[in-house]
Amino acid sequence: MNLREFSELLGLSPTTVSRALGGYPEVREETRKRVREAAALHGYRPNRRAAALATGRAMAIGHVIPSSLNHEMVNPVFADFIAGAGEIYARAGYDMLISVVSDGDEEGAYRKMAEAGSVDGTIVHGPRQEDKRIELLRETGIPFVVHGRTGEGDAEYSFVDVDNRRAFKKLTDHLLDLGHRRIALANGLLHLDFARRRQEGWAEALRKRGIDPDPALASSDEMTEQAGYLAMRNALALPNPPTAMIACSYIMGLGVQRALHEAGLTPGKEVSVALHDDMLSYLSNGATTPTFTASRSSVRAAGIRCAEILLQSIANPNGPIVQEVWQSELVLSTTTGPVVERP
Amino acid sequence: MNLREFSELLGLSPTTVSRALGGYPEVREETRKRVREAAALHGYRPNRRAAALATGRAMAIGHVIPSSLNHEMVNPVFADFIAGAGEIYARAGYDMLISVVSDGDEEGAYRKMAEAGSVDGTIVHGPRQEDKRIELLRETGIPFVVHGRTGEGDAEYSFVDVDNRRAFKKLTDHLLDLGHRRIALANGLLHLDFARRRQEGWAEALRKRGIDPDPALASSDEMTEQAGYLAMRNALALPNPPTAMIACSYIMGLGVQRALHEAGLTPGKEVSVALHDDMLSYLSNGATTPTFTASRSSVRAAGIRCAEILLQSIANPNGPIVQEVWQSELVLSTTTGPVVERP
DNA sequence: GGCAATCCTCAAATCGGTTTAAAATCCGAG
DNA sequence: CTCGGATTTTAAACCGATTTGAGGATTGCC
Repeated sequence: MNLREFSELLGLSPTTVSRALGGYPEVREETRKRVREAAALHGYRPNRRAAALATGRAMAIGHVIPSSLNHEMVNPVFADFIAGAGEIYARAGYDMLISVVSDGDEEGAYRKMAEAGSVDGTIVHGPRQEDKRIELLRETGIPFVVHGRTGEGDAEYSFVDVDNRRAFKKLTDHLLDLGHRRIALANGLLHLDFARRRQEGWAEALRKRGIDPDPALASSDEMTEQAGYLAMRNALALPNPPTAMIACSYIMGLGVQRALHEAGLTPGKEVSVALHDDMLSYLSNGATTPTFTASRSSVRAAGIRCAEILLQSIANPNGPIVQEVWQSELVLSTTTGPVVERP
Repeated sequence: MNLREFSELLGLSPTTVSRALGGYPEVREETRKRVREAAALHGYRPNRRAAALATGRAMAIGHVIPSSLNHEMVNPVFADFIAGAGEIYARAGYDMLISVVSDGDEEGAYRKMAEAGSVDGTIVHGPRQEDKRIELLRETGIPFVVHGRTGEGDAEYSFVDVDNRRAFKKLTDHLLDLGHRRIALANGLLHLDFARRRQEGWAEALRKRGIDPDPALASSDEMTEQAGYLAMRNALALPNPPTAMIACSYIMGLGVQRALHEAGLTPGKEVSVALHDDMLSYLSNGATTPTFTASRSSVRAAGIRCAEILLQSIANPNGPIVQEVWQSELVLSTTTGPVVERP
């Protein structure tokens, strides 16, 4: 059923019906009510495509999520980020358009979205150092918000990020305070900006105590359970193994834990384990007492906030740039403890 | 840049340009080449909204993913399912439209998509017993594929499902063969069809060996780590605790494992642990040797297959219904072992 | 009752493509 | 040189909404 048919059914003109449903004031309340009820009854709903064409607004937000080709893997944080953002979109009547592209084709996907006008704005996920996407999006003029950030302070775009450097400095400091001197890091891939920041936080904390960060203790890989496992196993095989390990995510931490169990070691005893926790909904870090010592920050909340900022800047394109750096909370558990000398 | 401007730039009519880009044969190859090159050069791309309106095809597939309001959680299998499906969509030039709705509003979201014509087809996730969405979608006439299924055999819609009953029967049989008699089950929420099937598989295996399934041993909750933890902890607190636990997902299994460690028990020794593994990309169940004894089936592969079937039935609405029930593979690990009498 | 001021409704233009039907061009044959 | 048929190109209608500017109906006031 299209607008004309529906309006004929009601004995009204298309204009009046459109206005009644659109909430414009040029229509009597009584008429509006009649139209609304008839629409619900007959299941009439304005065609989204036609409305988009007429108004110039697609009423959709684009997300490009990269799928690592080698590992056929999608970062699990997307699920929670999208859950948060999607809630805000839905409330504002926006759809969410998702493009899954293989790692590296992201630029093309953003360009496509922008040129074809299929979205009103986008979120940039997983910014790299010197990320071309940001320049590209700025050229197209399409509003966007970055989850994370890139480069140093001089950014001229809206973003929401965790203070990754500080978070990892805190984790490292905590371990240093417990007497650890050889502290390993199981990091994500270093071309991602947040991974670099985390590594810097780790290195900075060590240097402040006069310890030279040992490159052999800093590994970098996709953030999977298996990668965490391998990082810990390799670390244990070193001539001079670490007494503590910091993992970049809860998932990696699980792998670290597995490697320790396999070696007959207990987290928090022979080797301490700390991690950064994105607070994924299905992986609560213990309800009452936390399972892992962790710095934590909800990626779901970040999704909500990014969506809010984006919708705001779509509504008001000349509004201010919003840049938020969130501090993460440090929670302590039994997986970190005083250093124990091994025989 | 719109079509008219672009075609004027080339000194051609809009029709010719549209045909050249659309690959229609009424255009000389030389002209087509010229148009293609100019489009790439000037970044012209047909407006998606206008094209959708003109052709009547939205070139988008809708997914409605429920977010549990209580737990603010999105099932992590969506990420992998969507990664698989998205790949197929992208290859065929389709977008993926996602609606995150709170549990229970799903029907409305599907209706909205169908009535507003914003998608050409949808995937139904997490079918319930007696699922209204299926009848609704059939009424709208929009093609759809169900991930999972509902009711018994007489279904008249396309679906891809794992043989959940058989999978859980196999897991239970494996534990029975090892001598276990009190086998607990940490299930998902029972209004979900797959959870009921799993429970039936478990019960059936027990009855075949003359054991009456103990309701106290079958728990049911959201499929989170915490739920797995609680299920195991509660089970251990029973007057007559189980010697084995079957978890409904890898994530739940992690919680089970945590409860056991906390109680000073080792999976596969005092208590055996088996689970169903969706083979999420970031949670490989051990690369070389599996971490958990598990029945496994890739949810990513299911996403790919569902997408293929859906696109097929969009291209050919009168094509056959496709119903696939996949068998899962049983992999053995050290988390299951012979029953040990506890003092 | 007449007139102005509101309030509501309408016809028509518009968004940017696709596609049908008609016109223009090209080619070789007669 | 002309004609017929094949090949390209074009003008115009259409998809289904929104929205402008104009006209029609109501109401209030004198």
